[in-house]
Amino acid sequence: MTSQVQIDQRVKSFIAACRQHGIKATQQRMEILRELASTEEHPDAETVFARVRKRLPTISLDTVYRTLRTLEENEIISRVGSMRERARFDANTAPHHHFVCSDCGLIGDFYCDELQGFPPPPEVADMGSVDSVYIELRGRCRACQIKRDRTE
Amino acid sequence: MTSQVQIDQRVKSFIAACRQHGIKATQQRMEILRELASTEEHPDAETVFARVRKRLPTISLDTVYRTLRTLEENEIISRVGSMRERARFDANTAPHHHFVCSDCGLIGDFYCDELQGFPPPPEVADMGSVDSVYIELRGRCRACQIKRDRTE
DNA sequence: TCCTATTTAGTAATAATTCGTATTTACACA
DNA sequence: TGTGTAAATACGAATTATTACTAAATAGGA
Repeated sequence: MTSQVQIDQRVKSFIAACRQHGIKATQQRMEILRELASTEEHPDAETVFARVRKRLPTISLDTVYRTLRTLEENEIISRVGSMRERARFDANTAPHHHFVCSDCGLIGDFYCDELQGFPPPPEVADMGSVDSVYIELRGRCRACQIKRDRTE
Repeated sequence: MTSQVQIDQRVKSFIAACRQHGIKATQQRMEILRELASTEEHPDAETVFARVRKRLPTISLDTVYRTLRTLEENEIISRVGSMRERARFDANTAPHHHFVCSDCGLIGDFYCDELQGFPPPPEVADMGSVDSVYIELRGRCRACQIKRDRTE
């Protein structure tokens, strides 16, 4: 993901993807993607803006935000973490994980010993020490499944 | 977690915990905890505010936010999801997971087939259908570990 | 070349969360 | 059972990330 060839390849396939999705492969979009594809540090919007600006001095922060969303919607990039609009809280102190409905936001607890005691893979040990595991299963709750079926 | 006795028990042990941590067991804090302990729906701050207000009409939204943070810091409740201040983006399209440093915010990718193909436990099937698994290992990165060791 | 989606710029709106400060309260101790 | 004091609260105002609006300019791509 770091070699120049790979990055160029990534941008090239992005252009193809644009054709497919019927969106334009603008300079701005290509440079934003290039920037993200060139780094492993999972930058935020401001950081992307600052860096892309070096090459496209007139780009606006607005465009960066808009583009990041467009790329995300087209599943060309992804967002790290939940980033729900509002924080949600939980008084359940037992070790557990969550099921989250991406339609209505329902959050359910579930328990799973295998996951609970899961040993971090060795490559993680190189990064640092782990002190907790956060797991979220994402999908559609029963009610929202039904709602969807009815609409179609 | 739903019976009145259990909730009362929870509030009582909260009062004890306050003594331990040297923080005050105020009406507001107790009612906020009681509210959270009474539900499984993982409410947000506004929702907690609206409900607690029925019993403590003068409580402020500010207090709810402040208290939720305090409870979280003292590990009496937890927050669902990452809720980083800013959104972070990732152009890595291969299936992978993240290691996150809670000190500096570093995010690293890692790969793990066992986790990748992990079958959702049956209790989750009752809630709905799963279409993705989000996993975050949280801890301290190498650099931050060293920084900590030096400070102590 | 031309049509249209997209960008820019610059301001303003939102919306969640936090801060400043005067006031009140829990609770340790007398 | 009072009381002094640090901790906590209420309330409005401030912050911060993100999105929206506009009109005018630009540039994909057929």
